Amino acid sequence: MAYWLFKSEPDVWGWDHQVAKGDKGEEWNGVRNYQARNNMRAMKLGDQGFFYHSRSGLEIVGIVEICAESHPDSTTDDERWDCVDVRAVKPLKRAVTLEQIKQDDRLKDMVLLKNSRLSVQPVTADEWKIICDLGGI
DNA sequence: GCCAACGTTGGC
DNA sequence: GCCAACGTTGGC
Repeated sequence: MAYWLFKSEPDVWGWDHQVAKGDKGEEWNGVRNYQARNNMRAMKLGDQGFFYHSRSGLEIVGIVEICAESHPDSTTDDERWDCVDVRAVKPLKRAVTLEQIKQDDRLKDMVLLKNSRLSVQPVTADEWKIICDLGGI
């Protein structure tokens, strides 16, 4: 079981949108970056991910689960771009802010800090546990 | 809204 | 295959 982090601008696709899709989930489409795509191709059913609000919010707000493995992105005919489906699992009791993450020495190697522009990122098991703790889960 | 950092494109 | 120019992302 692997862990991931999905970034989205809440104005475009936020946690509330994700929750509204229920257990069927929704395609995480529109990714046009090879690294992010490769991460999605590596995802397995049941892998979990954090849902992060970028640009405004700047915090991890919830947990999602992969409910369909990599398949072509329905928003383009370009065969290069694949995506997975994700569904909301539960919100964090307390959102974990970027500020908190930056101040926690145990999280200093997170991809979120090292490569802030990558929109779909791997998260280590240790990082996952620490953030769940901070989030009151 | 600004702009630094990064990824992609395309001319050579 | 290099690298300048350009476009996009995302923190501030």
